[in-house]
Amino acid sequence: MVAYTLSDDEVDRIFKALADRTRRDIVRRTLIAEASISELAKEYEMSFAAVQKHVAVLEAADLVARTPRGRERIILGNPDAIRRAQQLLGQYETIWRGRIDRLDALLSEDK
Amino acid sequence: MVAYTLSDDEVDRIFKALADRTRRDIVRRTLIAEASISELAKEYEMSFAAVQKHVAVLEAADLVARTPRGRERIILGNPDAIRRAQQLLGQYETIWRGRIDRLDALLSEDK
DNA sequence: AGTATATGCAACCATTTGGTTTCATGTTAA
DNA sequence: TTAACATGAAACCAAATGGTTGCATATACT
Repeated sequence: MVAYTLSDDEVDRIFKALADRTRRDIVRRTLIAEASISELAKEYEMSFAAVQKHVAVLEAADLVARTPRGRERIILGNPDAIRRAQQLLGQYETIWRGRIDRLDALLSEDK
Repeated sequence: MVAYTLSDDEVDRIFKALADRTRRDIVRRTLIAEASISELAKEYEMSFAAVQKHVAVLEAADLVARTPRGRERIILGNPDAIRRAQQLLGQYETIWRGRIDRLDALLSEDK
């Protein structure tokens, strides 16, 4: 179990990238199967350029990878970045459990 | 294991709220122990009003709860919302595993 | 060679975000 | 009953966000 340490900037980028439904859907789709940007663009009611920008945001957060294939750019979802975000949220659970433990101790002292 | 269904709007709010380091720190602090808004404000190099706004964003995402106590408002982190976000990211893992399974099937057919 | 397709990129625009200051109101304490 | 403290809320501002259109370039097809 490797402890990934993400910088504040990286965490900002990951959550900011996930805070948009179109981008979450692109992640979902490209975790299922690779797709070119124009294939993705067909799925949404917005311009190609808009989808292109969303992909750029996801790539900056390392949530997807972009690989050239001929004239296309193949987008593939990256499960590792998502796992790291999940682990991060898991740390909050640990922090919270600390509070509960301290409350329990408080309640049981001089019983 | 209850399957929480969050609307796109709710998910947007949760991830947007988590996409700021000050807000993540407020969540962390208030998961450890409750704090008033002015107690929180002392911790950051920004105005009281700015911290107040951050708390409002977190409350809208249900990541913290705000309870009046005298003239103060006591802020307490809500581990449930974070757990739901974590579960949501877990679904992407499941989706991704589907891709891997299909790739395995592809590789093993007409072997 | 010429045309169609896929992408990149810049300029532009409206809205949102993250901060500020100021003022009003409610609560506590002397 | 004042004074101090905690909060709420409005107006304002600069920068970021999420979209657009237009144009340039690279690749593929006939």
